[in-house]
Amino acid sequence: MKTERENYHHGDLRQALIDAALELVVEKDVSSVSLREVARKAGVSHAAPYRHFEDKEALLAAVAQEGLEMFNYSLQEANQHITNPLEKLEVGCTAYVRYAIAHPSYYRIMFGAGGVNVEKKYPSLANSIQQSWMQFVNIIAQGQSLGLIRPGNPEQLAQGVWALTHGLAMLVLDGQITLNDSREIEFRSRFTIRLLVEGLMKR
Amino acid sequence: MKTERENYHHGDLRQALIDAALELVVEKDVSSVSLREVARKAGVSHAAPYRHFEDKEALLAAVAQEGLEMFNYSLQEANQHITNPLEKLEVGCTAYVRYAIAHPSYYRIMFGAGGVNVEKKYPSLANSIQQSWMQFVNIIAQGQSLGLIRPGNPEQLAQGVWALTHGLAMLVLDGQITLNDSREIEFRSRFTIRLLVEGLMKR
DNA sequence: TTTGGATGTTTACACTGTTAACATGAGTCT
DNA sequence: AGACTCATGTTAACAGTGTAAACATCCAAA
Repeated sequence: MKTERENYHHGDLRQALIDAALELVVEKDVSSVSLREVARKAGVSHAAPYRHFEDKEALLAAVAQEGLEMFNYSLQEANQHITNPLEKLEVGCTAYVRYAIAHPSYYRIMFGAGGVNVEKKYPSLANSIQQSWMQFVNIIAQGQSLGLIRPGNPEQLAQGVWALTHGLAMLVLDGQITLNDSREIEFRSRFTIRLLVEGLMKR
Repeated sequence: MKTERENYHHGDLRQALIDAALELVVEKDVSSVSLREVARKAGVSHAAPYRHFEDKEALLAAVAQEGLEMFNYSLQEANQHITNPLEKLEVGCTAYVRYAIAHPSYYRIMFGAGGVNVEKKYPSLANSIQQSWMQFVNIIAQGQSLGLIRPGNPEQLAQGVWALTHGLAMLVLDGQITLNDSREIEFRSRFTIRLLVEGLMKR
């Protein structure tokens, strides 16, 4: 997050473009924001972005990167004071859904819907995703070592948690599931996640 | 699915356009298929589609509609011979994931990623989605009346099932979770879904 | 101070979605 | 039959897009 204007022509155009893209993506939505509009908003000609990003996709990937860092931070912060892994899981997942709903555009860019092809082209992005995903794996492993969670490959168990959380977030974002106020978001997320947590528990 | 050429100029252009869009969407992917290309493939001028569809989005919505009918059918067919609701749920969800992986483009268009705004603009689409969603609700209600599934609002419970299944499908489609052969698809889907089913069970 | 290379601009191209003006021909009315 | 209408198709045009090449500028090192 460097904001000092260190270079000559513009200052830090790269970051300015990311910021502009951020604002546009938030106020409109991912699919309808154009590279030229971003350039316009940054007060620069429409071809200037190509000095800093290979692609439109590359710019969006950078946006996703920033979103993911914020995302990872807020997940970590949400459950760091909780000791019980099961509770940690519930709180973490709820925070996950809350974030997705609070920042739908970010979330969409971060997880595929923005047309950013993570797999091969943006390994650092894949890395950040893996980082948030590993939080769940770790909590599960911890729960297992405490005898609270059933034995088994923690990654496979965590995939269930991730799938549920991601699915819930997406369905809400796409309007398939309606959660009105923040109280309902909290309650219903928690309720849904607890269903899976009970399936994860050791009998 | 009418294929008779009943009208004059082209025959049944509307359906021909849907078919052309289908093929293109399958061989490339949703976001990179243009209306003009669809028209080209149907052997017609690039403005012709506007006599049958208000929008590019409307054409995609029609494609989604056909995909959903196929989808609903294959879900229904997968578990109709099973009596135990818990088993029905597992088999249905597995079929769900299997379909999504077998027809990724269809699935993406059907559930938001194609940029089709279901909510207000395409109520018949929303209706078809609700139809597949209601299959889960019914199975849950049935399981409750047999004392196999915990009491509670069946729609809320079904949302959990849907979220898990949709999330799993999406993560696989986006390459975040890798399932190689069809055996692995079957096993891992089943495994993941069973976690939730066990959470749903009555103690 | 000269020069080179990073940064920004202009121009151009092929493509897109969409609309308006025009053409055509199937079915209907007299 | 012939004239007419209207749904269907085509052509032309417009604004907007992503991207590349040629040109301009101007900091920083030699």
